Amino acid sequence: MSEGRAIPEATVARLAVYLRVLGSLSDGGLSTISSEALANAAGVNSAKLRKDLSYLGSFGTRGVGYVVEVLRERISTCLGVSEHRSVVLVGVGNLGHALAGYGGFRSRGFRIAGLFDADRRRIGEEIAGLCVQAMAELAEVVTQESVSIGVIATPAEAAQEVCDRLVAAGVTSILNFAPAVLVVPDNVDVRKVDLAVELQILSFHEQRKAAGLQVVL
Amino acid sequence: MSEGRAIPEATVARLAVYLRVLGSLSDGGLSTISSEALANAAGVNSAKLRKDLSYLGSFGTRGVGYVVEVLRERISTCLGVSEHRSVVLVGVGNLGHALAGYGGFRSRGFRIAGLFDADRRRIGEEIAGLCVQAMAELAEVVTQESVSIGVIATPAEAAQEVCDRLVAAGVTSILNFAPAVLVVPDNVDVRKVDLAVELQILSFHEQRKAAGLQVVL
DNA sequence: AGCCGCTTGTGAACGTGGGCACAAAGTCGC
DNA sequence: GCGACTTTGTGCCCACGTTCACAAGCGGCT
Repeated sequence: MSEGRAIPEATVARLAVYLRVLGSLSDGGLSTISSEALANAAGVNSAKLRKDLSYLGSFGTRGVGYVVEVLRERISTCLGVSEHRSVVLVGVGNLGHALAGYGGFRSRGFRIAGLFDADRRRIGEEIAGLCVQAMAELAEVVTQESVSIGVIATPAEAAQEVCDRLVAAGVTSILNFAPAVLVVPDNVDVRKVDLAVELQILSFHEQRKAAGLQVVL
Repeated sequence: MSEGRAIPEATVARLAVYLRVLGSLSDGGLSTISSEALANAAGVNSAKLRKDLSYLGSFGTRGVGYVVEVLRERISTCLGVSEHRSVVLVGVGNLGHALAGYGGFRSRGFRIAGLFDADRRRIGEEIAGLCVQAMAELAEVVTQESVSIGVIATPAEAAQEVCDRLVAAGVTSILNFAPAVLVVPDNVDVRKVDLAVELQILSFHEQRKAAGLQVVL
C-alpha cells in the first residue's frame, strides 16, 4: 500500500499515539525499534501496528525494525504537524484556562495563535503569555495567522454561535469541549470531547461488573 | 432484544449523548419524542438510534414515539447514573483544577468524593468546596465513600504510579488525561483522553484537504 | 368499528476494522 | 558466501457496527 491510500480513522488516532510514544523513546537514545517493542509501549497488537504503518508506505527493515527518526518524521508529515500548526481557543473559563496553559499542545506540534472570550471582563487578561481578545478580532487573527483549527471551550449555550463564527472566519476543523451537538457545513470536521460522557461510559461498565457479582452472590 | 443482551461499546457512548440531549429537551416541557426528532438533536441516524434503544428493551409506542421521562430513567439506569456515583480526582494542576470545578460532572450523575495531589504544597488548598488531600489518604477515601472511578490528571511521568495506587485502593475504572499508556489488571477499565491526539487527528484531515486542493490547482 | 397514517423494532446486507499466520526479505555469524 | 534467525508486510477471515427497508403495532379520525 503506497502513499495515496485512504487511511482509516482508527489508524490515524493510533498514529498520533505512536508519535507520542516515539517521542519519549527517542529521548532514550534508541535509534531503531521493532514493531513488537513499539506496539507494547503503545499498548496495541504488533500486527495492527504494522498494518497502521503500512498505510504510510513500507520503510521498515526486515530483521531489524524501524528507524525511530524516520518513523517520527513520516508520521509527523502524515498528521500535518511536521511544522507547527496554529489554533485559536474560544472560551477562557475554567477549562479554557487549563487548555491555554497546557504545555502538551506546543510540544506536540501546535501553537495557540489567539485566545478569545465573549465576556468583556475577561478581555485583556493574560494567560500563558497571550492576551484574551474580543470575539470581534477572531476573523482577523484566523486570516492573518492562517489558523485552520478552532477549539471551543465555552458553555453549551454559546457553542453553536461560536462555531458559526469560527467557520465564517475560515476555520475548517473544530475541537469541541462544550456538551452540545454542533451543526457545520460538510467541509468542516468536528471532534467532540465530552468529559461527562467519558465518565458515564466507565459508569456503565461498573454497573455491569456489579450486575455480574449479583449473580454470583 | 431484552435487557440481558450485550450492549456494544459504540452504543453506550451514544446513550450518554442521548441522555444529555434529553436533559435539555425535557426542560423544554416536551413529554414525548420520536426517534427521528431525538436522532436529529443528537446528530445521528434515526435507525441507529432505534437500534441503540432496542438494547434496553422496547418501550416506545408505535405511531407516537418515546416518553421522555421513561427514556431518561431507562438510560440512566443502564449507565449506572440513576443515583450519583462517586469519583476521586488525582492531580490538581492546570487541568485537574478545571475538572474539579467543572459543573457538568455533578449535573450528569457524578460526585467528586476527593481531590488528591502528590505535591505537598498543594495539600489543604480548597477547590470548589473540597480540600486537596495527600495521596496517603487515597485508600481510605476510596473505601469509605465506595468510590469506583478514578480520574488521573497528573503529568505523564506520575500517571502509572497513581494508577497503581488507585487500583490498589479498589478503583476499577480509570479516566486518564495524562499522555501515557497505563498498564492495569484485566478487571480494570481505562479510558484515555489525550487532548493533543484529538488535535492531531484534526490536523491530519486538514493535511488531506490541503493535499486535495493541490491537485485541483 | 374500521381504516389510515405514523412510528417503532428488527432482519438482512454491507462495509470497516482487527487478528492470525505466513511468505518475503533482510541481518548476522561462521 | 551460505544458512539460520529475525522482523516486516499483507492476504484472508471473522466480528462488529451501520444502514436500509419493511412488517408489525398503535392512535386518531370518520
